Amino acid sequence: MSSRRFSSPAASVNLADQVADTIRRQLIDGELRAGQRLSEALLSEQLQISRNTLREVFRGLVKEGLLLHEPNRGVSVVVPSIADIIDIYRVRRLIECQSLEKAWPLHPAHKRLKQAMDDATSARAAGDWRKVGSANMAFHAGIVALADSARLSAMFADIAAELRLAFGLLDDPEYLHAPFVDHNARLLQLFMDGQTSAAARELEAYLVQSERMVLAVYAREVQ
Amino acid sequence: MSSRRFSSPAASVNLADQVADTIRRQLIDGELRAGQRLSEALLSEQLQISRNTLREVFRGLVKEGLLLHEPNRGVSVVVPSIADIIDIYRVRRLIECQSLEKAWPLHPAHKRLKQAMDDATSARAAGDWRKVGSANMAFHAGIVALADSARLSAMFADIAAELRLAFGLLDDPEYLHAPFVDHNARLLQLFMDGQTSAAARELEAYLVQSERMVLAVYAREVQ
DNA sequence: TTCGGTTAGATTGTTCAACAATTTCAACTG
DNA sequence: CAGTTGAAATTGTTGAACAATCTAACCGAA
Repeated sequence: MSSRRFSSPAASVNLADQVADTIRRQLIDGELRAGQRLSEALLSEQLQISRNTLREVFRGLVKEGLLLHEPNRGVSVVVPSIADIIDIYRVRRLIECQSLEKAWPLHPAHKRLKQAMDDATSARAAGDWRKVGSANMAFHAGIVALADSARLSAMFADIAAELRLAFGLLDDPEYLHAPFVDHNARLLQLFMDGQTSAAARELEAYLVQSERMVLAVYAREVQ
Repeated sequence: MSSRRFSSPAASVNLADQVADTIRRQLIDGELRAGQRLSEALLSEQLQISRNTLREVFRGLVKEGLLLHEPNRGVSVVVPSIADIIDIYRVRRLIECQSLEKAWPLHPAHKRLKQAMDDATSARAAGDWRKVGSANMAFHAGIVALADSARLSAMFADIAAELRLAFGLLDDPEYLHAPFVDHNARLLQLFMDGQTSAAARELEAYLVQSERMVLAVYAREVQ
């Protein structure tokens, strides 16, 4: 989930990296809410680290787009705007559709797609919508991985985290995530059958629809 | 050149941001050479800032891909590998070609393209190859700007800086930059005539050729 | 009451000094 | 000459301090 280069999922050596992982998780889990101010003094005490180290962490998360830094006013959790949502989906369409269309159906990453698909299906059956959201993001990260580009994948990781932040603002995760599991299944089928162009068109339709849905809910729920 | 969101080119409020700009410039100008170790103690004294502030700066530049951090061993200037070059060009083809093809010829950013074109032409006439390189990058940043995506443009800024780092390792800037000025002129002409698809194909050819050239020189010069 | 200005308190920006953990490197030993 | 040891240097992290800036309460005047 981190965009650190060469990040191994677990075992961060640095305290700063560990804390960054913690805060990222808190952001995605909604423990830190969008717009919330993050006081250096308070948070450094809660996390049991020094202010200096915390400031290093902040700097990283700001670059990732998860926190907002206002000079002399500290950092707060970003509140993704409508413009941000539009921008994110614009990038997703550009990156994901190209990755999928130009990919080779037997690319190693196809396993990740299948795995994410299964995870999403069982999570939906269990009614665990947060997990459905995670699996869905993993699915799309898998699509990006088809392009075999470390930089593209790193960028997607950042964008995905930001989008999950936006989702956290919305009320109805079932409405938001459930319909897309079947969509992804169709897409995967087309891709594995070697119909990459058709799969890419399906993906584009998916993204347009998803964006429209998010924007609609967003405009209604977020002031 | 910075990927800070909403960065105004001049006037950084923070000391850390100012210093980051300084180091970025030093990297592009070759004052800091690829592979060079950056000692916290030494550099913080040279730049007249505290170690803590410098560490914040480092963290940002590492995320941008310009510096490499090895735990307990400090940071050094990245040495772009062949794999990095390939990855960067892969991303460039994907982003730039799409941006150009789907753009509207009267998009405001077309002025930036024209301006960069003129800068490159006059810099070439003056034999200032570093400036030709800058203008060329500005031209391509303009292409990305056609997509109207803050995130895409930020990513391109990072990639462009990294690429300039790689160029800095090479000896013959004229050979590297000169031929592409005319290439860009043709491309711009096609685009302004509304032939965006043809322009995109021209761009793709340009990028393939440029990549091949860089890789060839790279394989020869960099051990 | 409301508006604007003043001031005290809180928060961020930045520095410094210290020490623990780790790496580096040279001297020493076998 | 390879391997070990140990001192010096470097990074990782902390806590305290102070300047610069922002926040909010207070107060006086229209």
